[in-house]
Amino acid sequence: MSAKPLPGFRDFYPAELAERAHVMRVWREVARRYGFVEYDGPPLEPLDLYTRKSGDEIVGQLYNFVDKGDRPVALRPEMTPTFARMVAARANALRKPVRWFSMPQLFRYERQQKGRLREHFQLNVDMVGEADVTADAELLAVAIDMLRGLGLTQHDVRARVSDRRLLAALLARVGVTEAQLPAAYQAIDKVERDPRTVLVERLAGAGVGGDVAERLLDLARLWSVDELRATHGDDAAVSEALDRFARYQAHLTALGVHEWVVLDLTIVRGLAYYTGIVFELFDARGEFRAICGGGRYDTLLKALGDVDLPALGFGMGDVVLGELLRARGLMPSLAPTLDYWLAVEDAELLPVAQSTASLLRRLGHAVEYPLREQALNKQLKAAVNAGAREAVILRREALAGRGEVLVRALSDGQESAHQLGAWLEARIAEAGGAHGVSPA
RNA sequence: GUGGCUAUAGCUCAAUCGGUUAGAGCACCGGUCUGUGGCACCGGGGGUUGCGGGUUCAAGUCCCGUUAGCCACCCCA
Repeated sequence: MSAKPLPGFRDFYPAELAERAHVMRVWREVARRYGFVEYDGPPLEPLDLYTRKSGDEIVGQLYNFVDKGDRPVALRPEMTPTFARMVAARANALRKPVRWFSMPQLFRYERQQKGRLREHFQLNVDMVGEADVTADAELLAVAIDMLRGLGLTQHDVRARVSDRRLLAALLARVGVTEAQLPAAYQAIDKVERDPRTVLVERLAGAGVGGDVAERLLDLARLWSVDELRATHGDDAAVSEALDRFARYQAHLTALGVHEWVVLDLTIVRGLAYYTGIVFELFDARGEFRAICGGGRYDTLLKALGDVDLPALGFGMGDVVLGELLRARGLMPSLAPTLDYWLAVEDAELLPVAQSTASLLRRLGHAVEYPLREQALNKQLKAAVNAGAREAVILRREALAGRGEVLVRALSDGQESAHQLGAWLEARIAEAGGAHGVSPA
């Protein structure tokens, strides 16, 4: 009872680690298919890497301390600054577009609740060096394919997509000034959560007039390029943004992921550095927090260093995704791990079992045998509990007389007798004979 | 950082109005079983009732504090 992990931190027992490994395996595999390569950075960074652009208020959300060399440091709360530093340092040498991914463990000192801990593993997928919406489409496609790879469908997950440039043009059209943009973004972002009267009031506080506020909030009701073109398409800036968005949608269609995607102007993303297309992935029933979020941040690399390259990326955490997969019955349980269980009739046969196990293990099989004297039925029970595929039963009489062992398939109880030597030769042949081993 | 709810075995839960040695199922270990697995039966280990105070003849139960968890806010991932 007393020995528990810190609040918001998790122990990964084998069953839970198997789940994490499953998710990470799919992340890696799908990233590979899209040509992304894996990188990593330090889990501990200088504090100012995070305060430089975000200001000091972020410190309240960080796991930070002063190390023994008097350096202010923090456990990384996000990967983007590290990524930006690494790319900037070798910007000229990297082949463009850069396609990198990472799955860092990130830390935030925050009150934990459902879907939010103080630590999580977050897949980060980023591209640098391509400004066209082809890259935006590629990025969303890889995110969707990862969910597909985990067994989810377009009925389970909705990708809600917007474009900051489109939204900015629409807001300008309805009368929002440059200075009022942040307040307008925030109001749009909150349309689903807060009552309209509250939003109008808040906008008024930011100097946005009542009629402008009403027209601004009405924008969130428009759900398609066609609707937007019909109502606001006569504005040149809006029209240009709509053309770009339509091309983006065409790319998504060609990539086979359009059925997952809807235009949704209320997707703004909290982070100020997004400059173009932004998206969030939600479960379709709305039971969970966002599974994934990202977008284009063309000016961030320049702001953090002096490399001026367009960039875009997303993050996908293991916590909410895991909750969704479990709720939909898509999280595989701990798979049986053993290929063979070598059962012995009595302890004198143990050396035979051990040398047999040694050979099978060199061939790459997972093998166990009883570590103490146990009745045969206990051993078979143990074999089943260990998740073994087959039991190899060594009995004194059969082994001494005919050199035979019994191989029993534990799934259906099918049993057959084999010469031990011949059976092992068959295992070696099966393994391709490439391991350079011969029967002991 | 703010508010609401909750806390009994590894897990899910029970324990009458406050009543005397806190129970059950699952899981784990052993036995029946010189013997070929998931069954059955029997047995075993495992609890300072989150922690600390208080009220009472008596507290798992009522009160206060504290810690943790859940939910929401804030904020974001």
